[in-house]
Amino acid sequence: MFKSIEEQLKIIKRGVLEIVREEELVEKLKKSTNTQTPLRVKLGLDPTAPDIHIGNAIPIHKLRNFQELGHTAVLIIGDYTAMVGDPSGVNKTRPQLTQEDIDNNAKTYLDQIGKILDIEKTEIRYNSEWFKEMKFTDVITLTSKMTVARMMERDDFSKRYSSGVPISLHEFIYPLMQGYDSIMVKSDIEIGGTDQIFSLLVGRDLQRDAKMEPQTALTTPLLEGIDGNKKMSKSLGNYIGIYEEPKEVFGKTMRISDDLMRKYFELATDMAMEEIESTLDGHPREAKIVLGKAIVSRYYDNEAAGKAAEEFDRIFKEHKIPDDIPQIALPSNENGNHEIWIVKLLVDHGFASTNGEARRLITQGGVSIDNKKYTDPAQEISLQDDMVLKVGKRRFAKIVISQSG
RNA sequence: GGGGAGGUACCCGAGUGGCCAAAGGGGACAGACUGUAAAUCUGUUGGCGUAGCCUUCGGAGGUUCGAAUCCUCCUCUCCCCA
Repeated sequence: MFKSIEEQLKIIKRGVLEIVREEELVEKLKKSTNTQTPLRVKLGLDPTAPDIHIGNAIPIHKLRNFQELGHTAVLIIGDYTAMVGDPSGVNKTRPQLTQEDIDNNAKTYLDQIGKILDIEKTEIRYNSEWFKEMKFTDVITLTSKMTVARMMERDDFSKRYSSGVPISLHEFIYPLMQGYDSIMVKSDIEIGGTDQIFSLLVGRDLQRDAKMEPQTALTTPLLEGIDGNKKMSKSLGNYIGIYEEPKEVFGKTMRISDDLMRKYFELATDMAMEEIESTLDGHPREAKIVLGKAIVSRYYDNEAAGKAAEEFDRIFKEHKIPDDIPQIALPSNENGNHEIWIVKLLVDHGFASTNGEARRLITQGGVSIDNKKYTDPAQEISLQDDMVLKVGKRRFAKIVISQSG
């Protein structure tokens, strides 16, 4: 039923930063094989944003590895922890979400997670299940397990404290909640990003305190965003979402710095390490194309990946327009054209949010129609059917003049 | 509870009566160069059909010809003492 311990370890350890403690993990795997009992592997996700990107997908893929090895994937949707907001790695208090936001996010999460995990075989738990039953006295008992000094050892808190950035009391509760989840689901292993290590270790302490065998903590690295220096995150806008269109995923991948490729290959694709190395030996541009395709096919398929790559070439190498661009429908005048102030055209169709921004784009030479640049923001233009508007380097739209109007 | 320091644009942060739509940096956007690389360089970055006008400096009032700047109250944060 189970693969050998060595084979399992090889798969488990790919792209993993830290295992606390590895000897325990080996023991657990042995015991699991001997008793033919799958291990319970926990991953907690807080539905704080509606999207999953290839950075926060890394631990989900790790969970998938375990699932494929025959272990039990226990996915915790942290609908209660999301209300607290994980203080890990942030330098200010996270905004508290409303129940409605959380519910909506949880819904989209599950859709997206279906791209990675076998949902049928996944044990999905919401932590409101146990937290909403808690009495205040239970909360007191839980919080008594942690000291302020230990909390303040954490880099994120001590930094905030020493630079005078407020820390709210409820943020201290977060790791305890996460640890409590581990007790409730009786996890043998917990996966998390490296910024989660503190909470994962708290889980061990709490389990030990509850006379359980402490979970093995397994951390995955954080992936830098496409800007190349900050952690990939939704709020920084430097992410590649797994739900995004293949061409977007591919295009964004092409924009990452060459230095980041190795890390992206290792963490965001399923390619074998040897294959990755030989690919990286080639021309960086070719390697990046392989990377882009690999990421797309992970969430879609090879066909979509190939198409995305072709389209990319068509736009940026051959300088043609993409084959599938949004349309702008406009009514025609008696000559079959549409007269419009160029600034209004941009603002009305979402290429600029204000007239000022539209003027700026125009003045700076970022706007062209049928390859003709327009640099005068006062310009009145006469649009004809089938014209192509280009804003910046990669935003296009086709003008469609409807005869009816 | 007492004392002190603060809240400035997307973020950080300068500005202590007019020269302030507010320095500088970051980010973002656009252009040049490229491999749509990255790095670099240049420009823009409150709104308005824009040589002008309108609305901004935690909130509400007030002083003044004139307020981000002075006063009052409210609110939030940090530090020290208890």
